[in-house]
Amino acid sequence: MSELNVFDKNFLLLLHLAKNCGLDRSCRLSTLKLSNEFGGSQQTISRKLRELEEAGLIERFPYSSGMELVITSLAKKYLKTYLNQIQRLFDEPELIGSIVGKVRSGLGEGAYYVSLSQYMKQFREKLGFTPFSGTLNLEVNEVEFQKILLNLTPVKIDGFKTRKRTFGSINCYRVKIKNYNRAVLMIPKRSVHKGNVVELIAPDVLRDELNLEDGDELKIDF
Amino acid sequence: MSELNVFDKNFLLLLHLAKNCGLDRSCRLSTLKLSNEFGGSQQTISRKLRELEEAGLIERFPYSSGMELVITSLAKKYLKTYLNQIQRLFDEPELIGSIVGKVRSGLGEGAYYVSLSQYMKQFREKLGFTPFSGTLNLEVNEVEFQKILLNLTPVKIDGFKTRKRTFGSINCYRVKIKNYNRAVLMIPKRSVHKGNVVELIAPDVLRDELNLEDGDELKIDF
DNA sequence: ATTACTAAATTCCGAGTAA
DNA sequence: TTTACTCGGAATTTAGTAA
Repeated sequence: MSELNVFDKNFLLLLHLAKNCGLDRSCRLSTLKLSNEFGGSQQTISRKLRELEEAGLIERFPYSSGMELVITSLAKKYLKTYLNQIQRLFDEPELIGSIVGKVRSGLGEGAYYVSLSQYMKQFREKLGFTPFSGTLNLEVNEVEFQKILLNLTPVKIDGFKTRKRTFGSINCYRVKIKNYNRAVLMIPKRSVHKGNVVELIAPDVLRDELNLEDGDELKIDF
Repeated sequence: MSELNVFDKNFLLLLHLAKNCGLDRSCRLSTLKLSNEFGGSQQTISRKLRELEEAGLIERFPYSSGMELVITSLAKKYLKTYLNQIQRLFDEPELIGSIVGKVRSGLGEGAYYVSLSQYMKQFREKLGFTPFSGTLNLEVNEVEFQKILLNLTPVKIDGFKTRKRTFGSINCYRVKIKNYNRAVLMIPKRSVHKGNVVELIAPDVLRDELNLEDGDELKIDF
């Protein structure tokens, strides 16, 4: 982390100072007081304050028993960018859309296809996990569902041929269900289902993980 | 800073990860990719990720060319507390009140009192600066002004006696004017002014620093 | 390709102390 | 009392590799 600037390196200390002084006022403190409050030795605080001052992030004015300290507008600007960065994380749920479906029991075809090694290998490679060889079937509103898919880029699992038959490609979409975020929705090019039934795979058994029974309503976030 | 926890120590890395992955999704990356993006060596990133994982701040799932990474709800909670801390800094201007006054030229009495060594010594000790031996006179609305003072704790400059006469104590209030935050408003116990005129001192010449002329309106933040 | 171990290089910290 | 310097030791980083 050699390229870290003084602000980044001392972010926590500066935050502590700002909490003490406010952003628009000066406050009086000493290196010893700070070392007790913030941690570290008096010497280390002394050095860090010198670094911060040299970088133009604080201003110090000696004072008979310590110093008067001011957070500069440069430091304020830095703090603001951090604020914005973290805020953005919480502001944007990065949710393209949600859809509610009903849990249905399948006939086990999904499980068969998923377990094929040619698919399995690609799941591991492209999704980052080995799926449980079974699927969760979900009945959804086809129109709403298609609308959401238009805004998403699928992870594509290639099809393959054997001597006996051809297996189509599968479009996969990462989804989040409650707090579980490793589920993947599969849309096979040639589906055995009508358009209103979708299948989910995951590294875990979703029925157990999410405590589901047939008929349960389930919200999926894309 | 030995008492820093894993989160604090790796706050910036975790923020970087969160920006990449989002708070509710997983993302795929490798230690090499991260070391290029974030800085530091592949080895250092590897170690830090292990630390973060051990502390329950991230979860990792091996993947053929790297790993799949998830920000845990614990890390989310930490990020949220930081967000709140920084937000509070910007939310609360810590402004008790403001008042607008008009710049007036004084007769130089203020300058005389300020320059007295018995006062000057205390200014240095209690305010943290050596004031310019002159004051800026400001005409204010007395009622509004008194209302604000009620909510403030003054820095008290003690009075003293000489053989010839007695000098009263002075209440001082730190104020902010535009971006200048080292000005101090003085309220002498026995003032030569009527209650609608106040005097300001500062380590710098306020008239020059703030580019002021008689009659100018000036906003003071407490 | 990866991740991660070991060991050497480097950085950082803090006790002692001067000013 | 302060702040800040020196310097030895601790902690961190990274190069070289193994797996």
